[in-house]
Amino acid sequence: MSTGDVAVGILRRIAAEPVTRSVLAKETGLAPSTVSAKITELMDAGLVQEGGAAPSRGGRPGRLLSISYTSGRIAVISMGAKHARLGLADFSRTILCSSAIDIDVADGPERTVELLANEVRALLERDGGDLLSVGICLPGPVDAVRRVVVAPSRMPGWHNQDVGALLEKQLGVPAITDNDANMAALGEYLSRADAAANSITVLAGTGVGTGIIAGGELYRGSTYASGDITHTKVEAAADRMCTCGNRGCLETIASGAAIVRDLNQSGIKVGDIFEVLDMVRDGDPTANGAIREAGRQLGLALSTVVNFFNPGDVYLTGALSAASVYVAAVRSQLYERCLPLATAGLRVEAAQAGGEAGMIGAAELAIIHLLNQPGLPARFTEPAE
Amino acid sequence: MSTGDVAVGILRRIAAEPVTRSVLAKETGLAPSTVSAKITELMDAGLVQEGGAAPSRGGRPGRLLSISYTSGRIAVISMGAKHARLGLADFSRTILCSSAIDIDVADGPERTVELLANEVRALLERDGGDLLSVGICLPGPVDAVRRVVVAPSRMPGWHNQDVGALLEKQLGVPAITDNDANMAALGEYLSRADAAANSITVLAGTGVGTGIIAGGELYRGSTYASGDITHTKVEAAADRMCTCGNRGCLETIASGAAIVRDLNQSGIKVGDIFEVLDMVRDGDPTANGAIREAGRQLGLALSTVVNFFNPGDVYLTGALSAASVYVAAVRSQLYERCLPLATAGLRVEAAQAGGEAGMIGAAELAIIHLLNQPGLPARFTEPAE
DNA sequence: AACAGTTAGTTCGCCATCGAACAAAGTATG
DNA sequence: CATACTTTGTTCGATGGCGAACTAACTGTT
Repeated sequence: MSTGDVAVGILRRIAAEPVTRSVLAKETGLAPSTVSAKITELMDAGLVQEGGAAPSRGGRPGRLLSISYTSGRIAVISMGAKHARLGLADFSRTILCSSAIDIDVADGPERTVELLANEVRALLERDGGDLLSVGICLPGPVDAVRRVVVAPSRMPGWHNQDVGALLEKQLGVPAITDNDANMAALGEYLSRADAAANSITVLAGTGVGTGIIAGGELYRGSTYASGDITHTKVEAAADRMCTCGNRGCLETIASGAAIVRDLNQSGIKVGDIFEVLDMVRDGDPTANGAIREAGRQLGLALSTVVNFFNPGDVYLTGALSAASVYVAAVRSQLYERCLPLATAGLRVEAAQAGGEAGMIGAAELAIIHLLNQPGLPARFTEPAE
Repeated sequence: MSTGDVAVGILRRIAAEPVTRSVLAKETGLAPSTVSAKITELMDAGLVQEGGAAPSRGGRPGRLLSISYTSGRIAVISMGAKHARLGLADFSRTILCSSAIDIDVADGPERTVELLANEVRALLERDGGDLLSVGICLPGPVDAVRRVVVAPSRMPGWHNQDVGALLEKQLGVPAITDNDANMAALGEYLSRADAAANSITVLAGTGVGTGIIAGGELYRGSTYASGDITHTKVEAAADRMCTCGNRGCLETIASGAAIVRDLNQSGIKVGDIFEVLDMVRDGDPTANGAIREAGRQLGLALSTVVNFFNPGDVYLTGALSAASVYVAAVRSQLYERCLPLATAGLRVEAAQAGGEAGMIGAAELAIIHLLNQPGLPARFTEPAE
């Protein structure tokens, strides 16, 4: 009674929404007979149940299938340098509840993970459900094979740390770890029914990072370092020294941190990028101009990458993407600077999944990881018995 | 007796070099029994024969398998604006013979394809073999699904032309078409035993284009326009008007055409980039400086793309890559400008396949296309009977 | 020379999936 | 209301590939 990959795919489709066997067959491309066989197997295992009838479409109505064990939960964590957002998701990647806590990466991995685990437990206590797996987005490069953080500029003291292992020790369930921009790219890709097979997702908050979907798959690069765009040279930053050691990097003028610093230097006191965005909402022209200029500079740097990668979609997420002036600035730069063939059919939009994109991506990877573990059916049914 | 994809893979491996069944099993990952079954099938069909014994490696020696029909030929064409290189390849993608002819894209597709087809026929007459398929590299974007040339800046009058159909009409065999840089990227990837799964191949001649391999597959982008890098903005070109309508594009200073123009403007008369390369070989300091500077500028533009895409390898091909000073300039810029994590393990090298990379890639796609046509075994054995 | 060890290739039963034919359960129409 | 049509789901052989156990053919050692 091995639950192979095919059964897992079917299971996940059913988890997303009750469907009939024939719909499953059409969507997965499997033969109707194969789907029926798998469903029988899953029903025998107690994972799937037959619900009501689907509305007839001119013929015999289908029977809807649904997951019989619905209390399984995936914890997802989106970590920043000072804050973390946490949530609980089900097998359809729906974020059922969420919360936010203050942390400080300077406390180091052990202490930080302990705080995060405590909050996950608090969420579970409040909302119920059985924790099955956990996924976490980190603001730095993550070696997905060795599962360790690599040379994180914003997380000193976390180098070569296996955050997944720490989480597993705390929570007792399998954990996965990845870069926040990668997770956001995956989450946004999954959230859209009409997503292009190739896309770039920009996560613009305190820093700026991008995640890449190539051919419908998350692309991580040869050393898990793909998606950097903040060290593109832009003229407007020519004289600015960057933390990377070079001059002229985008990061020095278009990141949330740079915007805040520049505004403070010109006499407008702001604490963080969220305050700047509040000012934009209140119609402050200086803040508006700063955000627009950041968008223009990002668009300029992105134009090189769009010409090269030729994506179908560019998604903007993170704090800055909430400002429509930012999205508009990026879009207009791309349409102006890129080649006609690259902009033909190119969409440049704020992410539909918004701030949840990263958590949705984390849920996806955590679910895949969970379902690839041996002894799955037991894990699924155990808590229900 | 359907010759499925598995049999095709086995057939191609044998075509590359006689191998034993056990080697096939190890390389393809198939079960030994499956390989044996397929071989029996292929031998029954007369496509494969058993040759001598392989040297024993401490146990029972294997029996070598080879293709019994070896006269099949794939014509490959690498087309420029003024010249074309042609060749004949076998099923192992080995270029058996080649030639070059002068053409002029201004003559239009019909006339040009006629000239190319004539030369293919001349090659076949001289070297023998049965023409089975043809692949052509074009110096512009090619929609690989609709198989037509799209908005080719260097080929006015070729827009929306189906060059493959014209070739098929002339030569009577299936044809495939793709962009020259894509083909070069594929060819170089296939030529290297140790190729990284993600790579960028730069084709630098009169113009500059790149081809992308992502996850071991040729990546073409959402509108078959991927790989453009010549319209990256570089400071040194700030005041130069580009054909694309913007200013500051790399193309205006680092392409072969730009180098030739600049040298002529400074009083050094040269006809084309090959003359400049000859001067470099002869130790001319001005030519040397020009090539080096072009390499530096390319390296600068590439650094953005390498940070973003994080490839394992960067291959340089095309006329300019013959100058070691060019390769060195690109390499040093990348190592200096890119992030440490992106350069960790990054190789920057002249292409091993050299000028043949494009033709090898074209052979690969033509072979795949041929083997995916229905009625394959007949086509294979027909001429031998 | 005998025998252990190693590698090559085959036989045969198992399993997953496919696809064609069929049964089931509805809707539309005369 | 009977009949044709449509869609859903099942039954049942056919097929492709896997893998364990086996036979085959060689090398090296005692």
